[in-house]
Amino acid sequence: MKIATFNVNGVNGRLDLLLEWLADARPDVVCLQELKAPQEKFPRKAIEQAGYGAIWSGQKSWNGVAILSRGVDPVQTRRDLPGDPDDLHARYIEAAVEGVLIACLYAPNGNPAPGPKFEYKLAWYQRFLVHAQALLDTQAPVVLAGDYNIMPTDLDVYKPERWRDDALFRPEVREAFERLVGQGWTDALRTLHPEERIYTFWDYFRNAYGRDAGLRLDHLLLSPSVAQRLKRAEVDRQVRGRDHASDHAPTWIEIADA
DNA sequence: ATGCCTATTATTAATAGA
Repeated sequence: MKIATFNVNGVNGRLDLLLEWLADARPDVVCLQELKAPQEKFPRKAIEQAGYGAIWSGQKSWNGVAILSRGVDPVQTRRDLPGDPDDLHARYIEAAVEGVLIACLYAPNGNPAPGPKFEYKLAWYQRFLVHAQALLDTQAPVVLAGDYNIMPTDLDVYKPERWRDDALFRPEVREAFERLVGQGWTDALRTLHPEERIYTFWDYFRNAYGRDAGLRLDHLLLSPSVAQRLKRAEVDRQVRGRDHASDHAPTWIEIADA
């Protein structure tokens, strides 16, 4: 079973690229972030014609998340991160697919830090930690996949000194990630590639992709029973090199059958 | 320290991203 996460940076603006990648990579499950489309503008028909069932949470202008699954419809279990009824950002959706619970997340960016946006990011992660623990407590097979907007360690940043005070790399957010892993989740890419520089994002400025000036922001965290089944974890970085690409690359794992 | 680029939304500029 191949499970991917992809911050598509506009699901309609980059629909052709998404469809090409789906045909090419043939993932069984895909978590999409930054749809940048309201609920009614999600390209449901094109996704269906590509062979995928889908659920999504859209929002005008920003955010937006979706879960696609090949040949079947995802069975939605949640479409909000619990803990704050006033948080209206479309940043979380959750579904059961083929016996695995899939959580698709798009964590807040948090810049500029310090400030209200950074406070929102920290509060969002507090809620996410509570919910992640609840998911672990069910002992179900769970994958937390998405754009975490956190580089967990220096190895995940092309030039760590430049990013120390950034909302994606400050100690507070790296500690949130550490606490998450400390609950018992497995960071799939880092576990299979402990020493390697792996990036999932290259910004549009300064020819970042050409210089390989990247960041590792997109993560798949696995509950213990899924971690035991982990076979591969990779980044489709060539997708970032395409014309009109998203600034993120698809990131995926393959797990053995249960 | 800032712009660099790209997208969306609303009307050629503002905002957000990371």
